[in-house]
Amino acid sequence: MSENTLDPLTLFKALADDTRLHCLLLIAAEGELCVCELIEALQQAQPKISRHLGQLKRVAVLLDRRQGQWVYYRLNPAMPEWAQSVISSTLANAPVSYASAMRRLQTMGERPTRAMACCS
Amino acid sequence: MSENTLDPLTLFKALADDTRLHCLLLIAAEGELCVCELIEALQQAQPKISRHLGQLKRVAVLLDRRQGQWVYYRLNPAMPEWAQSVISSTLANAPVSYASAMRRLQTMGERPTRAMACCS
DNA sequence: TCCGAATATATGAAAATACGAATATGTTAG
DNA sequence: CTAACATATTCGTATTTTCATATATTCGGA
Repeated sequence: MSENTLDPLTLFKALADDTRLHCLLLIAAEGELCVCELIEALQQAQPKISRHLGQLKRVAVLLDRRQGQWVYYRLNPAMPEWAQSVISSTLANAPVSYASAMRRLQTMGERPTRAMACCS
Repeated sequence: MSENTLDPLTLFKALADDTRLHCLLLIAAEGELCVCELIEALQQAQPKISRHLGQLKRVAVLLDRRQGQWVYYRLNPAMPEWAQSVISSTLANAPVSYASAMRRLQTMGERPTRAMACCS
């Protein structure tokens, strides 16, 4: 169906939306986040977050795993090296705007307990 | 009017179009190209190329200079380091598709003579 | 020197297209 | 059944393309 290798245009299109970019950078910074954490951090409606995560997953930038009621998203480690490098260069300079989302995330009460896959 | 610093979203939006991405990568690879060379390399209509170059210039990813009848575009050396790094990471892996544009460029007859500014 | 043709590039405006938002409805786990 | 998340539909808006035309520069004469 979809092609194998992530090409630059597909990646840039995926990053060319505010919600997706925020999600991706937060996930890149945190390692793994569930939808409800992103909702809280970005203060956006659930269907909106979900739809954008779906797009990132569809182009294989993100992977997800379900644990109980939560679905956690993380970077796809199989992404080509240049793409990982694009993301980390961006993250290294993520402007101040992301700080507030980070802060909301960190001060978020009762974040789901991050059990590992083996302990579900 | 427009803000100072190139932010990630603006850069990714600028790169999220096939024509713009091709132009940018070719320019990054060659150092400097004029509109007519890009037209030939990408086999696209002149107004289309010109419009997209205009966008890249507007967000300060490219700079232009006129020399005689030609207008040459080059990367803006004042771009933030992370952005340059994004571009070079991408260029380092520019897929095969760009090769054909390169080839057309290199076999293009009578490319404008690249005189330096000082010798005009 | 002044004029007009030729070449290179830019731009205004309308049409085509893609994209995102909102809302409602589906689905899965517990 | 409920909480957490996903997807479908519809609709309005932004982006892209195209066409026609405008501007800039060079060059060849009268």
